[in-house]
Amino acid sequence: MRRDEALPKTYDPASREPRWYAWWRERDLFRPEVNPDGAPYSIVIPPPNVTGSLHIGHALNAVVQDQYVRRARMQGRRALWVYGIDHAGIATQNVVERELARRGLRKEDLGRDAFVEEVWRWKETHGGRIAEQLGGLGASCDWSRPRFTMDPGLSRAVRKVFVELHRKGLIYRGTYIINWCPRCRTALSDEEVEHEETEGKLWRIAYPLEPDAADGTGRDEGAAGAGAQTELIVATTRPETMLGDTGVAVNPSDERHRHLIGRTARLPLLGRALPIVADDFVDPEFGTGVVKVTPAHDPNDYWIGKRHGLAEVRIFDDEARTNELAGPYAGLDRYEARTRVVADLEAQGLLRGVEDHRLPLGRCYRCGTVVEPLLSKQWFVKMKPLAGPALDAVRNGDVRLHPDRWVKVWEHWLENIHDWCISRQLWWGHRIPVWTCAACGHENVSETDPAACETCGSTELRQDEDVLDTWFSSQLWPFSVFGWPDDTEDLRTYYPTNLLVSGPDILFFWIARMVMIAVEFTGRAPFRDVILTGIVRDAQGRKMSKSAGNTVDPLDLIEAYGADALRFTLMFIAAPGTDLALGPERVEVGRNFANKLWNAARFVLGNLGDDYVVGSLEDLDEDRLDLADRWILSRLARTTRAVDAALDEFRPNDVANLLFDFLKHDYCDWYVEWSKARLGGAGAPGAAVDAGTSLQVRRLLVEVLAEGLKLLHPLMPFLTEEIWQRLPLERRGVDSLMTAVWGIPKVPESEDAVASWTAVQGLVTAVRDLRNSIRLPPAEKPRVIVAAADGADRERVERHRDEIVRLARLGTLEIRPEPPARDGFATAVLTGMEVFLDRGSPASRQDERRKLERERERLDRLLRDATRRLENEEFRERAPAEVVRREEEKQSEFRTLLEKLERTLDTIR
RNA sequence: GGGCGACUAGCUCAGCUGGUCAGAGCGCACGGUUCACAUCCGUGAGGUCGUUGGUUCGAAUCCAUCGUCGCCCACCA
Repeated sequence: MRRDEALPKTYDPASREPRWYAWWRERDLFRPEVNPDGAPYSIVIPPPNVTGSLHIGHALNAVVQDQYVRRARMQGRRALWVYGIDHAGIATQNVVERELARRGLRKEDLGRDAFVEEVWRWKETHGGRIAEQLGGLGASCDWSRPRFTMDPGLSRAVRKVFVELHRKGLIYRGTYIINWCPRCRTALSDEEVEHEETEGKLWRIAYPLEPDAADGTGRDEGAAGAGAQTELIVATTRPETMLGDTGVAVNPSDERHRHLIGRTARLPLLGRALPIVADDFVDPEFGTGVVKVTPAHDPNDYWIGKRHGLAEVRIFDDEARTNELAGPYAGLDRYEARTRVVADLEAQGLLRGVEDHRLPLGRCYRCGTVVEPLLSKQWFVKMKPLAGPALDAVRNGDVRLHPDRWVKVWEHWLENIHDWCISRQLWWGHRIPVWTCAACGHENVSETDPAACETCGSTELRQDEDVLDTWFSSQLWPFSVFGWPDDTEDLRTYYPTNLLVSGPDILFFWIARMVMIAVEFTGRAPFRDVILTGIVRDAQGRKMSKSAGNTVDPLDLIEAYGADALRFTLMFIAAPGTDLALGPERVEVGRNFANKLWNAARFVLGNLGDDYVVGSLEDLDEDRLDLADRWILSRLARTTRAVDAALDEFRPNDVANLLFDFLKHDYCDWYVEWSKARLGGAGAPGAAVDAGTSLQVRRLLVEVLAEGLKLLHPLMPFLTEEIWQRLPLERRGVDSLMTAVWGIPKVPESEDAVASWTAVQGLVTAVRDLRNSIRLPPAEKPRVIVAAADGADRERVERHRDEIVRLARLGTLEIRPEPPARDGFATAVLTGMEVFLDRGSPASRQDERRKLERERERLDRLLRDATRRLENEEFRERAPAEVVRREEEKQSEFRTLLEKLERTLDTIR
């Protein structure tokens, strides 16, 4: 039964991957029910935006999650990866609005209900896209439990949480200064504002002082003398906001201005009277030490105003244009207003200087528009009471962040948390469940739409026009997806979840809030471990952005290289929590690795022979194991443990490196090459082996590969399934590699074999090096002499003579206790032996001498280091015995090598 | 203004809790029609592990300082 027929030389993921995905789905292997009796294991996907297309960041997260879910499934656990999407309030509304604009429509033309319907239609047509793309990547989400943050079930959860928080006094409504996006025309939370240092200006403006009316009787103008102060100079970065000034503040300890406290200044241009107040907030060192106070448009000024009872004059409308309160400046864009105000001040001689000044500017995280702080009536969540338990959850280890340096960031944010503005002036989202009674003004807060006012019974109720911040519903995700607030089977089984994988960019938006709200409502942390991935950057390490045009589309990469290649590459170049630089060409590593394995499989399958008998690593004939066999089995066992440890310790990226090393460097580069001589059969190279050994070698080739594929499956699911299905294995009723048993059979391990093998490897490499350094044509098979004083060393080489001859492409190999009479040899000095390659003719020895001299210098340095250390009394006393012993070994080894090298050099001279 | 992270071979980076690594991938150089693979094979080139101090018998690995870069947070107008 030959299985290699029609196997192409190059692996073609494009044709293979979709086929396997469909095959898995047909068998329903993504559902936790494939292991009905296993311990539950669950992950909820960070829900992508409904408008979103799979980007490289999603891909990275998905690969990590898939690795964990797939391993859990192979471990026999009831593994569930919940998939779903987020309604993404502002983002989605913006997208649909843009769509409408293309048809010449505004959302107001449709009206609220029709617009919301329009968005739902968008969701129906586009919302499934990302699921398909995740499928293409190989994600093993359970597609039978899709959730959407606006599902009826999730909506119920949202309302319940809102009502409960309100009842507990943790949700309140009030007029405060908030962040306003004039383009999206909605309030934003602090987290939704991105601060950016920007070049600006600092203007100095003269505000005239009113005559001192308070004690005007005692001192008239004349008495005050010519030096009487008649104006105050304020400094500001936003001159246009002076139209909303209602006071001026100075620091009470500032000698220069103390005497002015309690007096009145006159607002230029508008003429409003401004009380001069004392406030510690004012920094005497900054600007002129005098601050104009605009309570309605600056957070600092707002609090100053509150402390001193200043009026609040809001001069901007919802689009940040000046309103009628701006007097003659009404109806202007805020920047036009600035230009006009500055021009007029200058004309009146009140402008007393302009200087460059850097200042942080807040921008809307959705559209980039400069945010306008303004006074507005909004809903808020009181965060302090919720933050404490979330802090505790991390401190006591209920939630563990990986890497743990995020703990500090977490603590800093939660310790300094501000109340959360949750109302948005949008149409798309969860409408706030508050109904105001037209008759009595009572606010009915209810989980269900009320028919009548709960206090006066009137039926004239109007629901709040606003919707909730998207993140208000997202924060419920880890339990709402399981049916909460109902006590469902899924909730009991899969909550709390095991793992959350996310980018650190939404640590505050989402992760912290999930923990806070979950503890509050379920009494438990929503997940045990959190892996914070890095951000994927371009090959030069720059942030990817559409405007910069340096994005890489995972879909393109999958098409060009295959999903497995992309998955492998992402993990291969990722470090935990560190940004990774990805250019398309880097994915070649993954593709090449996949192709390598494919070809290794072709080789193994092509050499099975008709007499191959399926077996397992559990019934090996130990007497027939040779050095390489013992070595590769030891490496397999070690790699298996290391892979498990990497995942258990939340270093998923290490898996890629471990398996690359094992499968490529160990298995393909050495073990397969080595085995070629031991396959037996007609025309086989190297020594003839008996039938039993031949069979066992083939079995090892098959089984070690199969075990490696198993370990690799969570990372490269398609290729591993493809090959695994073709290999002749004892399947024991297992249909797919997806549900194969994780972990390898017990195999013999030997430290000794690993050490010996390394020596043989060294010998082969040394000979190859010699061949290269004397430019020996590859076809030529030279005579090589290995001289080893120690019988054991000689014996080891002797035992593997044939394989060494083959791998190093030698003609003859002589093994002796003493070096030959040196003439016409290229020489290398190894631990325990010297290698002499007969170069045929005594050609130029210059290169070789230089090489050996350099080697001598190196050895000399190492020997001196070792000696110095050993001669140090304290080292001998304080270093562990193990370390001292090793040092002694090294010393004598270096010494021997040096002696040999000297001898060799003598002969060349 | 605070906090965090980075600075290791030409490039992108690994190196966890100090004494087996000074490493990987790519690139480069040289050589290859070795019958699994040119999406390949072999070999190699040597980087004072950013600066300056310190702790230690011993530091790329700990501490401090300085420098450069990046990120996050931030109510000095």
